[in-house]
Amino acid sequence: MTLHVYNTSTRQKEEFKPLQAGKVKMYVCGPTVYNLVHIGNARPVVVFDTLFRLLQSEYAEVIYARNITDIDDKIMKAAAENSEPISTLAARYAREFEADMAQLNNLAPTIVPYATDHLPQMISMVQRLIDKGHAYVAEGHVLFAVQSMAEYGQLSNRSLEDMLDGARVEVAPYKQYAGDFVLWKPSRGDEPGWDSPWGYGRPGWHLECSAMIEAHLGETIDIHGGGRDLVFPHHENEVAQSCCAHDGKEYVRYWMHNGYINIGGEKMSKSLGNFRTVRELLQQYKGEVIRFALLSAQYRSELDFSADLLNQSKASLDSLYGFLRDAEEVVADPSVDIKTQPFYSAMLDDLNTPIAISELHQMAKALNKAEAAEKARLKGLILQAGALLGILQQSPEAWFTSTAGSAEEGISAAEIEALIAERAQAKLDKNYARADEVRQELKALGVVLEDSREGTKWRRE
RNA sequence: GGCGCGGUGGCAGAGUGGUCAUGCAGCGGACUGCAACUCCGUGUACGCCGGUUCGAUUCCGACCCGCGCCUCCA
Repeated sequence: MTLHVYNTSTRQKEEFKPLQAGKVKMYVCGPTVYNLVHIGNARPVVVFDTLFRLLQSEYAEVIYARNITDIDDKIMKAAAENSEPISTLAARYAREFEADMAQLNNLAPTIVPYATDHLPQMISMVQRLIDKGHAYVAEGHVLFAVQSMAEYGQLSNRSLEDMLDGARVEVAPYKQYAGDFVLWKPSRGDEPGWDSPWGYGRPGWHLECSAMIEAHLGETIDIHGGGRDLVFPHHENEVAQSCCAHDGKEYVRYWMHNGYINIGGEKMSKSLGNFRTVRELLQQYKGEVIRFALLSAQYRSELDFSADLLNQSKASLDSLYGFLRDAEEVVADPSVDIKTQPFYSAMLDDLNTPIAISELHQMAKALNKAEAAEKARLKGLILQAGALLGILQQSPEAWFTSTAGSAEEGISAAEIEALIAERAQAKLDKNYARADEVRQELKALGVVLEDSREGTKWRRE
């Protein structure tokens, strides 16, 4: 079994083969940093982080770049409202983004390029596009002439005529053709900008990714990922810029796009205002629960985000950690290889995480029933599987005794232990009324007691 | 108008031309001082109508419904 991924460009599942054997280059579109990110922004991060983990287990070298867009009109608007420089605002929200993503157990990418660090590269690309006849200057703008590229529209599978039929924006008068898009636009003196051969201005949205990929990963990369909504226009335009700047050389070999997060059956988006920020969810749920919820559906399908989904995710993790807790003294066998298991086949099949999770549950159940030697093997496999998904990496003890968010923990661990000790004595005294009372008291505080031969364990709900 | 997704049991969510997804929840039982955990058992699920087939949730066609994209968006 080898890795197969669904390629948006060819609209089918294909066997993945990196351009250079043993080396993979992946780029994923990161956030525009002008506010806290919502759960929809987190999905591609978790999905491609999971792919990053899988790729690292398959290939010797994986270069994963995830950008930060820190120049954009929305950032300018937010900064103006706060009367602060865009760099301050962008840096702040970039930090918040990284903090949220770390909470969801996302690994740091290999490279995190910032748009504003790549103005020379962007300007260079625009100049080349003009020189090659794919772009033109008009009223301080530089526009990409989509008609100069025969294959324009291939990625998103649409023709120029079809696109313009449904156009819902008025066409700027300086455009030679309605479908042309901006590479460079002029800034007023009080707006952020950079000097360029076409005057003081700033880059168009799509330019940065093309320029940063060229700068850090080269002309052709293996995987480019992002949300479905980026297929058009963002990625279509990236293809146009990069292919034309590189004389038609292939830009991306496998395009991967994740489905939307819905709320009540409707796409969640910043513009609709029906979004939940990751920060807000983290107050109520552990990052690992949120990550599990995001992986509970295959990445290309839509996923309705609800309290039910999160509660079920927590219950599933409780169950998995419960088995691990019961096997706490078992030393995981380091010689086992998850690659031999159905779990891994599911991951290789276009990241079929629901099947993978199902296999994880099966392994955990088997662990619970297995003989000693088998337990060591299964625990090793489960931990490797968890590492690929970015879950089950903390101690069961920590999992069960911690709470979500920065909210008050309520009763402290020491107080809980004291009550448990009191209850143990009450039980010895056959004072079951008091014992049950303690159980009830703690239950009311969200602490559940579990008696066993070895003593009493507790967990926070 | 163009392009494209999807409708699976209470919920989430895979998958397949012919016994079982899986998880969560529920129910019955075992275990437990009580409980939780765990274990055992437990569900006439595949939008509608036709067609192909020995057999269709799965293939084909029509229909209904929901959703998305067509230059803000992950």
